[in-house]
Amino acid sequence: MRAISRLFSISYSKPPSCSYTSLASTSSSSIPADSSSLLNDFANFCHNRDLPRAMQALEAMERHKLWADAITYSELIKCCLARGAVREGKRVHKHIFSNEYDPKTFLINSMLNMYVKFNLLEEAQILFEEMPERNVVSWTTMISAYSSSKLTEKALNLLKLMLRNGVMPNMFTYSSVLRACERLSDLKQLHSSITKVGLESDVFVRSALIDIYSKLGELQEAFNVFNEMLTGDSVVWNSIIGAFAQHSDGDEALYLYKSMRRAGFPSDQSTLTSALRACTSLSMLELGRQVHVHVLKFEQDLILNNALLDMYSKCGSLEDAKSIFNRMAGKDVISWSTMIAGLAQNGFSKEALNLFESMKTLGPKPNHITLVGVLFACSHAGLVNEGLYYFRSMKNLYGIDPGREHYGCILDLLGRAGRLDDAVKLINEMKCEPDVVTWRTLLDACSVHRNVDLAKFAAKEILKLDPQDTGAYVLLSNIYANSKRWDDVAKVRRSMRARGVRKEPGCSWIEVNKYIHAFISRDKSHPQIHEINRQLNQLISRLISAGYVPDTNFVLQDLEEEQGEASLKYHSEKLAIVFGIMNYPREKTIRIGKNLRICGDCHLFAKLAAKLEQRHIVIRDPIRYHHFQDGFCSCA
DNA sequence: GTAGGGTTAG
Repeated sequence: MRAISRLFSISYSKPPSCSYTSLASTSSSSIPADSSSLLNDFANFCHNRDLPRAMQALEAMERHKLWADAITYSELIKCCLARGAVREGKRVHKHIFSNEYDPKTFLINSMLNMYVKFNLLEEAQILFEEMPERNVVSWTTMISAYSSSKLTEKALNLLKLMLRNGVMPNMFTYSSVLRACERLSDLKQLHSSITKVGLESDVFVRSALIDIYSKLGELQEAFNVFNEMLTGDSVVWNSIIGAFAQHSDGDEALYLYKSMRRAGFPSDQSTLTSALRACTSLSMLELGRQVHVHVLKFEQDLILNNALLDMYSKCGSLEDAKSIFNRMAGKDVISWSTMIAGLAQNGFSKEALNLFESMKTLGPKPNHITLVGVLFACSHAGLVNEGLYYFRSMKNLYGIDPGREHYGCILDLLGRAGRLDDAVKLINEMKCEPDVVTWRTLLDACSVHRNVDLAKFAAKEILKLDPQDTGAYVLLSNIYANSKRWDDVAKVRRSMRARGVRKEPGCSWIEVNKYIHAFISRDKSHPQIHEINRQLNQLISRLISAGYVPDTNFVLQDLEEEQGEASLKYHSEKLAIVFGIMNYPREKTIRIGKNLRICGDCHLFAKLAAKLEQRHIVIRDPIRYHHFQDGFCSCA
């Protein structure tokens, strides 16, 4: 290296002793020493990725009218790319396009690729249009650039143009353009072209197909592509596992995760992230802990750690979540937001707000999702003034415009405080259109504060937007039942039948010995159902002697009081609680997941059962967590 | 010289 640099500094400061033409016309043995060593040095600098010296040599070469070979130039371009050296890259472009050099297509493709990677799409586009000759790589590079910039139409049009120019797309082209699909019709068309030319067996194309079908909500079609797999690799597995995990089919995702391991494919960061997400959606803490063991290999992976953090907080194990959070070296806005939301959802509102305060000084800039967690903490703890303060200062302090989610939290906050008029006023002031969730929040508040007229209004708004919304019918019917307006209850039920809406059955589940045991109200399919019912009856009798009065306001149907109690008695969460008591030692927390919001009677039942049985019970409904202990619940 | 999979909200 030292010899080269000495040569370099001595010879190139002198005027040229030969020209490019003389070089070209003489045999290599007769090239004057300083010219050939200049080219040699240049090649060495490029191969050793010594950018500053390579650029110096490049200047000297231009003065001497010397040109290197295409391979060396492409090395130099790679070097610019690796260092993010945009200015140098453009300089190389100018050098190569000088009048006395005729760059080959593959070298221009390298330049094209460099501009794309630097996200200089305009430069790339100009270069692409000026190229004397475009091959499959040139077209694919541009299509890929448009795809990753979400310029869907441009990507698809360029593919059409490519075909019209008689250039055959290859697997690179298809796997690039697939990402740009936003319409199912485009995807179907591409898929059939891919099959026609026999490229569906390429693993890149296959994973791209799975991914895009899943993103467009066609999970079954994604699964079909996976199932036709004769050729597969771990990314194809990860694509399908991720698809199920993201569509909240944790069961299928975990089944595939196990099959993947059985098939001998090692799991990596992506696999484990999806596996954790699946555990999260199923509230499978114990399995999540087992996945955690495999995560240790990838301790530095931020996304994986974020997923772990989320798993522990959503599975109700805040101690584990906190310890992960504290141990994480690089925390991004997602880590902070996840931890804040986790604390808030589990009822630790003050801690969530404290963490937000430290984020302001120690962490990254909060985003709109962080603020959802903060406002949720306020609404959860009934901190009306704090909530309104954060809500009003969002724009000024963080430049975030409040969205539906933020309005939703504030609606919930006002609703819980019984300020229904203010809640309605807020809906009228919203900058965005209220959606089903907005109106349901109001409906919930009406249900708590027994405002039948406003409830009717909110339910109507929901059904205008979604005539099939089961929740609205059920809530409205419950509110009527609360006021013993049985005629109205019957009217709601008739209307449900007329529109073919069925109440989604309540389902609760609990993990025992690595298996999920799911219960549906009145379902008799569990092998131990008789024993569970027997123990449930015993527990209810003990609770009644301790003062429990079943709250029949939560019975959907117009039933005689006694029948009503019977229907309440077999609510799925009660079955799951009893099953947990039967199978868990006293010191172990009983954790239950559930698809619908917990009803008031089951909430009371869980509080009293936790006290009487001296158990810690955690129930996670679709929105928040209820930690029952000593006759109290964290949800206040 | 061109291509693929993962994390936060109601």
